[in-house]
This record gives sequence, C-alpha cells and structure tokens, in this order.
Amino acid sequence: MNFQPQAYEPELARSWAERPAAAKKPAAKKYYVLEMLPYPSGALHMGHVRNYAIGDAVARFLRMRGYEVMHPMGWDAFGLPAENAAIQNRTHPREWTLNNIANMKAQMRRFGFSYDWRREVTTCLPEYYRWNQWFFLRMHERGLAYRKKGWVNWCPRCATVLANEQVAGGVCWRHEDTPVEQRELEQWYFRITQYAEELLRDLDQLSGWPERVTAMQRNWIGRSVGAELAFGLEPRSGQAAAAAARLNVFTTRIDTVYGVSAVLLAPQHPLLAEILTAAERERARALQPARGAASEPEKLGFDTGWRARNPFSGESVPVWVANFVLMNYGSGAVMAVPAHDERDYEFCQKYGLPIRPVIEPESGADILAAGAYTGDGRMIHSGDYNGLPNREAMARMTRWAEARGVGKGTVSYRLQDWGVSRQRYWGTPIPMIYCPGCGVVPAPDQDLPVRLPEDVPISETGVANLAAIQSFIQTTCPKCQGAAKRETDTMDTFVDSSWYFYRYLDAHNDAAPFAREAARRWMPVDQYIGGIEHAILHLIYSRFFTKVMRDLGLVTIGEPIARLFTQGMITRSGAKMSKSKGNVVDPAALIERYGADATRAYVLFAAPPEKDFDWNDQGVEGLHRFFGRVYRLALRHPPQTAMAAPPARAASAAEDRLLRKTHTTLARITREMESRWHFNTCIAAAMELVNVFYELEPERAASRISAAAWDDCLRRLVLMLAPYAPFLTEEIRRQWAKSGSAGAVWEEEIQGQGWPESDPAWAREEEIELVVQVNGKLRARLRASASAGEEELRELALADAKIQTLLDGNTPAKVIVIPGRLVNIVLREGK
RNA sequence: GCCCGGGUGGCGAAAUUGGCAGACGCACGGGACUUAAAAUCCCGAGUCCGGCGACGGACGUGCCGGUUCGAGUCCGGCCCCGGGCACCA
Repeated sequence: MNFQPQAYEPELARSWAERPAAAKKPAAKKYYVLEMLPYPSGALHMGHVRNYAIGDAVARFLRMRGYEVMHPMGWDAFGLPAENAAIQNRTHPREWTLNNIANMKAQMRRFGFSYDWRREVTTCLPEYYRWNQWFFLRMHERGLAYRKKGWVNWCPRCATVLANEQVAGGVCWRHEDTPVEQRELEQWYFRITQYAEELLRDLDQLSGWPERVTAMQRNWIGRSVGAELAFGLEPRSGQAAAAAARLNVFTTRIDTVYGVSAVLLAPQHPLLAEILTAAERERARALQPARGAASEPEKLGFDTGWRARNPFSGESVPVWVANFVLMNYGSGAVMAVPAHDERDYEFCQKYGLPIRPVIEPESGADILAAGAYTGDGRMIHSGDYNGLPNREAMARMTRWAEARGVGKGTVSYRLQDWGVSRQRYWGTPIPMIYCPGCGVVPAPDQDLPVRLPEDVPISETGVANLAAIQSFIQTTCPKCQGAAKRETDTMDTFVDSSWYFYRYLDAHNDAAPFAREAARRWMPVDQYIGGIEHAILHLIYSRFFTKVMRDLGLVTIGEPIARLFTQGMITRSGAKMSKSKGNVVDPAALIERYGADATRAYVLFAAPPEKDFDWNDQGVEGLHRFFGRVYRLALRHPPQTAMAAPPARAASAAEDRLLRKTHTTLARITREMESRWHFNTCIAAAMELVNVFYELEPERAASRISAAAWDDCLRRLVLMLAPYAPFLTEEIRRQWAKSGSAGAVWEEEIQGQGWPESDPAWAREEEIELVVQVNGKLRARLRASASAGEEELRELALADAKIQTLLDGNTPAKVIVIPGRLVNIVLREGK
C-alpha cells in the first residue's frame, strides 16, 4: 500500500484533460469563479499555483454544492517579453508565446485545475484582438477614443510610451533601473476621465472588495473640489500679442487668494511658447521633472518678467515658471500662497517672494514661525471677507468669482485619460487609417481584424515595429479609395485584459465580442481572485470598460466584479521570489517529488490565503505525509455497507466519538468554505479527524464501531477533502471500486458528487469540558453535560474538591456562569 | 508626510460573538518495527520555579495604561515591521 501519487496523478490528469469539469443541472444557480489570466512567460510559478489552488478549491466546492460553475482560463498573450525573447533566440514572438502557452497549459492540467478549456481565450490571436479593434472603433465613434499631442512617459529600454500607471518612482515598471523620460508625442487616448465621477461613486457599491483596493482606487482617481480662477496676463511693452491672454489657475483654497505672491506655471505650459524667448524656453525645458522621480528634487524656477492681475485684489503679481507645478493636473498653473501652502512657502522663501498671511488661526498663534499655516481660521487682509471663517469665505468667494466671470467652482481629478498607443510590434494594431484627403478614418468593421503582419524581420536590436513594414502601412482610404497609410501603433495590453472575462462566456462567437444573452446569464463575475498588484491598473480599466459596454448597450450591469479576493504573496527567506535573486521554487519540481495534491494543498495550508507567507521546503512534506495517511486508511477500509444516513444512536463511546468528530469537522469546513476561505484551518480540521480515525482503528477492528458508521464517516472524509486533493480522492474511489468492496462505492467521479451534509444531531458535543475559574484564573476542568443549565453548573463547580480548598470556607462574592463554557467564581477583594 | 495591513512558542500558524492561549503542521527529542536505514506507527514538548515523581505554582499574545467577573480579542497612547501613494495646489 505504498503511497505514490506519481502512480495515479498523471493518468487522471490525462483523463480530465479535454473534458469540461462536471456541469450540474442547468437549472442550478450560476457562479462565476475567475482567476487572473497569466502572462505566458514560459512556466507556472508559485504565485500562479496559489492563485489557481484557491480558485479551484472554491470552484470544486461550489460544484459539489450544486452550483453551475463557470471556471475558465486564458492567456494574456501580447506584450514585450515575447519581443525580448525574439531578440534573444530569434524566434517569432508568436511562436515563443504559443509554445509557452502549450507548456503552461500542460502544467495546469497536471495540477488538476478544473478549467473549462473549451472557453480558453488567447489574446494574441486575431479571433480575440479583432474585438479589441471593434471596441476601439465603437469608442472612437463616441469620442471616447481620441488622438492628441501630449507629454508622455517614454521608456528608452522598451522604446515605447508608458501609461502613468506603469511608471512608479520615476522608473519603468519593467526596467527598474531605467529612468522614464518625458516626450511630446501624438497618441491615442481613451477618455476614462469622462467616467471618473462614476468610477469613484460606484466604489461604494463594491462591498465585496477589500477596502484596501477601493481605497487605492479612490486615491488614484483623486477627486478634489476647488475653483478655477482667471489671472489676466498684463500687457508688456512690445509684446502686445499675448496681452489678452487669460491665465487660469486651479486651487482648492480660493480663501487664500489675497495672499498670492506669484502665479506659477508648469515648465510645459503652452502659454510659455508665446511669451518666452527662445533662450527662456530652453531654460523652462530644462526644468521639466521626470514623472514621479524617486526623491523630491529641489524646487527651482525663474521669473518670466510677465505679470498677472489677481482677480480679487486687483494686485499685480509676477509670473514664474516652477519645476514642481504639474502640467497634467488642473490647468498646469497655480497661485503661489506661501503663507498657507508648504510648497509655496519653500519656493517663495528661496526666491525672496513676499509671504503674507491671510488666515489667522483661532489660537492667534504666530503662524509664520513654523512655515506655512495650512489649517482653518479667520480671514484677514482679505478685503470684504475679513473676519469670516475661511470655510464660509470659500463658498462666498467662489460665488463672487462666478458672478464676475473671473472663475468658477470646478472639480479636478488626478486620474488622467488612458494613453493606449504603444510603438511595439507585438500588440493589437490600432484600426485607424490616415488619408491625405480625408484625414483620420476608422477602418470599417468588415475589414476587422486588421491583422498583425506575421512576416517581420527580427534582428538583434529587436522586432521591427509596424512603422517599418511597408506592406502593412500601405492601404486604401475606406472613404475615397485613394492611397492611405495605416496607424502603426499597437494597443496597450491592458486593453486585452479589460474585457477578457466576457469573451470566456462566448469564446467562439465570430459575429460579436459575446452574445448579450451570455453576459446576462453569467455576469457579473461572482468571485475574482488575483494579486494585489492589479488593484489599480487592471481593475480600474476593467470597470471602465464595463461602463462603456453598458453605454454601448452590450450589458446591463455597471460593475463587472461582485467580489474580489486578493491573495498574499509567497516569499522565500523574506524576499520576493525572482529569477535574478535565484530564490524561485519551481512547481514542476514539487509535482515531480510530492505530486500535485500535496503541492496545491500545502500552499493552502501554509497560511490564510490573503496573507503573505514565506516558503518552507519541508512544509510540503507534511501534506504528503497527511495524504499518505488518508490513502492508507481508506485502502485498509473499503466500504462494507450501503450508503445510508448516519445511525441515530451510537453503538459505543468510540462510535459516538467518531460520528461527532466527523460531523463537527464537516460543519466547520462547510462554514469556512462559505465564508472567509481559511483553507488552512479546513485542512487542519481534516487532519484532526484523520488522527481520530487512526486512534479508533482498533475499536473498529474489535467491532465496537459498526461498519455502517465507519463507512459513512470515511466516505464523508473523502468528499470533504475533494476540493484540496482532487487526485487522491478520485484515486480512492477507483481503488475501492477495484477492490470488489462489499459496500457501496460511488459510480460517478468524486467531482460529480454532492457535498456531504452534516447531521445537526451529530455536529455537536454531548459532553463538554467545564472550565472553573477563581478570580479569572483557571483552577479546574470538569466534565459536564452540554445541556446543563446555569444552576447545575454552578453547583457542580462549587462542589469540586479543589475549588472547596481554594474557597477555604469563604462565600464567593459573585459566580458567573456561561453555560457550555465556564464558571468564574469571584472572591472579594483582598482574598 | 498621508492611507492601508500586520506584530502570538525554535518556525508556519489556531483561537469566527470578550470566556481553557498555542489546535493543526514543520523542525526537534524519545520509543516501537527493522540486521541496519528509509518509510510507517506511537509518545513528548510555551517559558521559568519547586518536586525523584504523579504533580503544583508563577509568568506569558510588541510596549504602557484603561474598561470588564474575565482581554490575543474592546478603548486610549506609543514602538516596530510590511505594502500603497507621494510636489495633485
């Protein structure tokens, strides 16, 4: 009875390969379990295994509970690594990607993850990306996809533009050693800001999301309420052209407007092109900050020599260029109020600009002693507003500005439109055409997909991007039939992953991205599971897409994901696993050694799934041992009896114990699987149960436990382990069937069985251990009936010999009785 | 700086509503089986003090304080670790 998972797992994996996981009655309630689709990098890593082990345990459990479960898998198959690999081994990105997919798919099957492969989605295939193009065209029709010239993040290593979300700490998300540059380019954008308000508001509905994630998104959208004010640029001798220019600033502190010392412009501000000399423009350019640079650089700036008029005070203030003013937020211009803003304070202090307080704290403290005062207070030096509380002044001043036409209340967002153009080969071609006569013309629907040319030159410097492929570029204008050129940018791969979970529902539809019917039946995703690293990018884009799809009439929902679960990271020796650190754990090696069940189950057992955990090589061994114990136990006891309800009465104390342990364990696991998914305690509970089986084996041998009771408990054990050990449990079924067992063995596979019910009569203990405390300290443990009342327990506790000694003849001041748990005897103070 | 998490034995952890702190596992120690080893099965174990011993006592969930008959759990203050955001006016 050697336990050798290698002897049966591969065979079972093969037999499960193409078959969709058992679907239940079509009338059943639907449940959509989704795990984040992987990038096909070549092989699964432990993070994937954790993600899919969680999802698969849940999917299997729900299937056993009778749900019709949607559990698909696919590939996020476009993207830069394929091009890098192409350079290295001179293989075509497509070939490299498809090979990796084949390999990883084989690994997933070997792990026994119960995906419905008929629904597999591969984003780099034309059958998929044509719908990216289709969505692009629909968005273009509605003005949601548009082209503009703008300052963009450029990674010199990737040789492409990055979205703001892909830049962290001033470096590229893929090349942490490469500073991101700013370039001004013509790019395609998605107008996600049009949905900013809704994306923010609807976060409140997402009660099934971790608060951490909604907080990050809220932060990311960054709504702030303020006002736009017009500071008129004053004419300057000999440069009258710009004289009429109005200069808008955005502020959240209109109440401080009487304290303005200067107007500060971002170095990229368009007005500078008109008002600066060539030499000055060069100076401004040098001030451009790298986006989100690692540390806050020194504040720098210079006086343009121009002046602007404060719309409230009429005062003339200088116009400066300052490196810390962001062009892509608000209007790219701010009013500097050094007395009430720390940044302005630092800047004005440095350049000797005046610092004038206009708000006085209630305490009357000397506010400039410690830098800027940013709190509330009363208005001073502010004309008609003097004496008002500043909050009240804000509202009045906004109204005044609106009435005078010099400003208005506005809302500003940190969120910016989503730049989707990438100057790469391996992505979805943007389906637009440039005609010398007609301008920018969308490719007609019937021409989709605009195919990515396959025959492209690959050299050691990279894959040629589309701009270099004449056969791709040259086309005819759909409007005038004249010669025209195709757009050569491809789409950001986040476009692919923004809607892939809809495509699973109708993966082979060639008339539409998916049938409305399918989406109505299956959406929203009931449970999404993946890493926290996608808290912003992927999850906000997906929400945006769903809202656009709703406005296109494709779906009726406004949010795609009902519940989100973010799993913890697996580290090793406290560090993130990475190839460069050489500390990766290879799942393939673990399967080789311990099998798929033990590997999956260990990942679930090591910690609650939302928590990070540090890998321990020896931990898997524990699960391997445990499954060996289960296997041997089961094979020693093929069922002798028919399947029946558990006996109403136990034949012996031992039988009573087994029945109670089985049913309490079952109740406990069921509750966990339905609530917080602490699989670690589920598996621990199953281990306890198995330990009891071992302890009671002699009792069974001596017939003090009936075959009927034993068989029933053992069958339940097998079923309750199925979500964590699909191979083992199925193998036990097969072995039982082969053994010519006298009793009943399931005819269908374990994954087609129903989840066992726990019998409430057995799922509770009859006798409890009563804890007796004296002044809150544990002094005795007694046996008591679980149903004993307060009075009975009180008597029992007080009658105990040890308690009597401790009481020493004194009368307790108070006795607290918690039935089923404890008795606490309180003696008077000083005793 | 701001916003989230988290801190429990040698290690991963458990204690779901305020009610036995440390379930379950890893590592470790002992025993059985074996010519031997592996595998397997059984037993032990928070720390300190006392006792030959069964056992008894004290302490113990980052630190300080509070509420309560009773606090890992609730409240106030602080320390440390991890993550996210970070010149957003």
